[in-house]
Amino acid sequence: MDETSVTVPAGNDGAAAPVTMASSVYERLRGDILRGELEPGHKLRIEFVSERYAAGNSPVREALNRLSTDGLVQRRDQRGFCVAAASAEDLVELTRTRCWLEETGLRESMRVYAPEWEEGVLLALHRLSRIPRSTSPAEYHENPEWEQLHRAFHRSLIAGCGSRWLLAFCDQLADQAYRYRQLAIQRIYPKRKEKDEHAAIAQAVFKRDADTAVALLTEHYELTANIILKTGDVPLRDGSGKTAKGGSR
Amino acid sequence: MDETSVTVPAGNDGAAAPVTMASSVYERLRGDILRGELEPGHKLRIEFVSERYAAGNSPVREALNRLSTDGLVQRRDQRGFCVAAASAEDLVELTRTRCWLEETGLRESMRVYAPEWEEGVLLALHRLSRIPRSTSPAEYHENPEWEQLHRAFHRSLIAGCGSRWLLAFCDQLADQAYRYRQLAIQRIYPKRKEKDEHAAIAQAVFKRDADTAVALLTEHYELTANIILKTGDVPLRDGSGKTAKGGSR
DNA sequence: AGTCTAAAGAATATCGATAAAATGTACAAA
DNA sequence: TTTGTACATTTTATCGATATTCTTTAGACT
Repeated sequence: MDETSVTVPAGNDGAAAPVTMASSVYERLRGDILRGELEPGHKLRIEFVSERYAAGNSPVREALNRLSTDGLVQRRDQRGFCVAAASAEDLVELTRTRCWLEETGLRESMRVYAPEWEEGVLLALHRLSRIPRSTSPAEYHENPEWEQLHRAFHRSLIAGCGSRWLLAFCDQLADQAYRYRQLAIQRIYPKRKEKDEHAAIAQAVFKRDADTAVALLTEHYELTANIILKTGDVPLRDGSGKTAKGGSR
Repeated sequence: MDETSVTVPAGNDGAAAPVTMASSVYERLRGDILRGELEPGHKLRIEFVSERYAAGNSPVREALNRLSTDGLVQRRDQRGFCVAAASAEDLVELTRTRCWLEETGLRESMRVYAPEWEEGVLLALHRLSRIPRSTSPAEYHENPEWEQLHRAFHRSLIAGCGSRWLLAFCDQLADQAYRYRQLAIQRIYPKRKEKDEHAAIAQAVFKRDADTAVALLTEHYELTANIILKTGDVPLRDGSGKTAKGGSR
């Protein structure tokens, strides 16, 4: 159920593709957008996507339609598709919403309190703490394993809420947040002590102190958003960087 | 993101813009599923949908792909599509989640308090109160206008929260809840005094009493869910477990 | 300058071909 | 006789090529 960012750029072993063409394009395109390789606002012509992923007309169209209801791609009737726009405004709304929803999920998880849930948090924290965030210590190189475990940790916090709906919404918001992080990743790396922050959240959970846990979690997210916002140089607008001549504005 | 999605699926055909074939099929199919005309679990073969809506292969396929990420249709690679399953369990989760999210939206709307927001609530309540729920007084015949105004009223309560994300999520949940209501609509009609309930919620809002407003709203939703659950005759078909919600990711 | 018309470029729809899965049947073994 | 399995047939989903429709852009005319 959770193949977050697993998509390897290329050279995928063709044999292990039990999926359909449409799903393959969907996943790769989704990964490229989330990873920031396709900039916000970038026009997605059918032909362009077709040759980029070596697929035909129909599968590409299906993938784009799925992504459009995911909120990762914008669709306008008769005018095709483009990568969803990004803006500082939207990041603020996103972060706020995410804090609300995860607060709800965390509080509810702590209220019902299933031992397996708590164990899940403990495990996730343990796994996360053993993995370096960057593959090279000096400068930042994304570590896919860390990303996955990080996602898993945050998900574990709210996993006991008992609502697949809420979990799905939080997943969606986490995807979006990941995208924003990728758009400004360079500046973020040195500034954080993520490990401590995660440990502190988990500690509050283990102490059954919901208010503190929620406060730390909220702080955690808002700090990230603020750092992204402060860099300022994030292409937080449909920059329409390449190819398209007229420039969309 | 916030252009449509507020519209309750109704039979009206004149108002909607003459969109593309794919969008047309999307909307009509969505309406038929929400209205319960297509039962949960019903197989949706391409050909079947094609002739039902007099459309070709591709547009139908696009519409189904969009609906699958909306959670209204389940998709399985190489095995086509079917109407999303429904279950008592899911209704409970759905209702709970909806209460959480709308509580958040309402509390936040009341906290920031924009006068235009409050006026929106007043207006929506006024409009709703002038429309009969059923087109015939004796037995229940859905009144599309009422449905739309009812939706608008509930949306107005949370419209001031400042998060398009939250609004979109609530819209999605409202769609799902609508579907469950339709699946058991006959039994519900005589049992409610909806007008009073809505008025009470609005009254609490106007008095700036957030706790009461949230309590009434939650009660309102839970009462509906309980009535549906008690009828027991809902075709709550559970096709191999999961709902379609998270499936595509 | 502003508006209308025509040509070019995209997006959308239709159709047919191909490949996969489901179904049904026959046959063999218990 | 019943049950299980392998194979053939039918059904169905998926894909790509092509035609059609719409938007946009450029140019001419009022």
